[in-house]
Amino acid sequence: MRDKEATKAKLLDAALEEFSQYGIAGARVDRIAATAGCNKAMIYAYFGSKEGLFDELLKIQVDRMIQEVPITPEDLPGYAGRLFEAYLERPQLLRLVAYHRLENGFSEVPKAEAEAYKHKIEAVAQAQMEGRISAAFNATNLLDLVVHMSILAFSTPNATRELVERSVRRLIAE
Amino acid sequence: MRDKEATKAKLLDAALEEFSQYGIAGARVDRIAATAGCNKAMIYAYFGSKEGLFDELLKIQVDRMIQEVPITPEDLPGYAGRLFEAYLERPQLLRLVAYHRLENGFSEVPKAEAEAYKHKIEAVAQAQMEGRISAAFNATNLLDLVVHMSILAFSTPNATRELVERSVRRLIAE
DNA sequence: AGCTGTCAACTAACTGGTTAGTTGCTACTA
DNA sequence: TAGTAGCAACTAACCAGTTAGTTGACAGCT
Repeated sequence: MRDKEATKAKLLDAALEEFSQYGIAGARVDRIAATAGCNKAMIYAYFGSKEGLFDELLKIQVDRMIQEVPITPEDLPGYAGRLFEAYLERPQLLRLVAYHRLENGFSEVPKAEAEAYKHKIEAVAQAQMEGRISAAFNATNLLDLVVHMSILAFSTPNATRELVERSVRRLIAE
Repeated sequence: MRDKEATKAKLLDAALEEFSQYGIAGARVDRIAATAGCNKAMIYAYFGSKEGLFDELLKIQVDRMIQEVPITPEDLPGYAGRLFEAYLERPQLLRLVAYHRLENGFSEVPKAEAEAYKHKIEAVAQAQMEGRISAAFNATNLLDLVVHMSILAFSTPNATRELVERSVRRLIAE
């Protein structure tokens, strides 16, 4: 079967496993190709470099997460809980993002992510102005806190969705 | 100057920079030796391996942090704030721990850290039993939450000590 | 005090294996 | 048969770890 898109997809699947397990520096191009069942040269044909593969992978995964877990400004505990659950189901994404943050810092956040985050802050601010949710924190801080709670599993193996939701409920209590 | 301890100290200093910047897989032994201004073979003489060097470095750094920021069960917001501040002053430690978690999972927590954490949970539980602090969460969850809040800077560049303390105050509000 | 044997600290050069990235060729498909 | 997908084989650079040999301080002896 000679199918460009299918090959790219297999490489991206393999890359998700590899990068999330070993990080960018620790990932091995040969292993990715072997897992994908195709040749290493394909990575360079389709993604340019190891870093290019990582970047495209991260973008795809982040975009999917943004789509699958839309924000609900009037139900921030639920949003945090759903995010938390999504990270549990797809533990690779959180690891991917963590490695990316560690190696590139905050400055090089993927554009799509930064854009989506801005819109979320605005949605939260809107809900606050209309008095639908707590204004105890400004919109940026509030969203930062909610997102931070959703990655509680990064800190502790004892994290549960219920704990995350209860925490956010307390954070935004009047 | 032929001084074993001084050489070990220089290597550990260099290793802190290298490992916190590049991670374990990304760190380069030659670079550590060059930064320390001594020979690479000394790393193998004194620490056995690249991983051995990392492990000893992490242990030292964690022990220091445990000593420098003792828990105050009756003032958990303050404890979170002090931890946060300490991480800001020593950003390398948080990165070291993050890399270690990513590469080794929760299972291989350094023994000293696990032991110290147990004692902290007990101290929190004690304070709760004596009615000195909120019992809204069980002691383990509560300490997990407090520690998680102290690493808010890992999530967002907007984090401040005031924000961390205010958040913890809300989490433990009656 | 001067001489010397000993050993820990240190070094330069090397090794064997690994790794990201390349290239020239084959085979499939339209 | 023209163009594209795919691959085996290759390369140059890199990297963790080793080793054979050097240096310097100090203890013990005279």
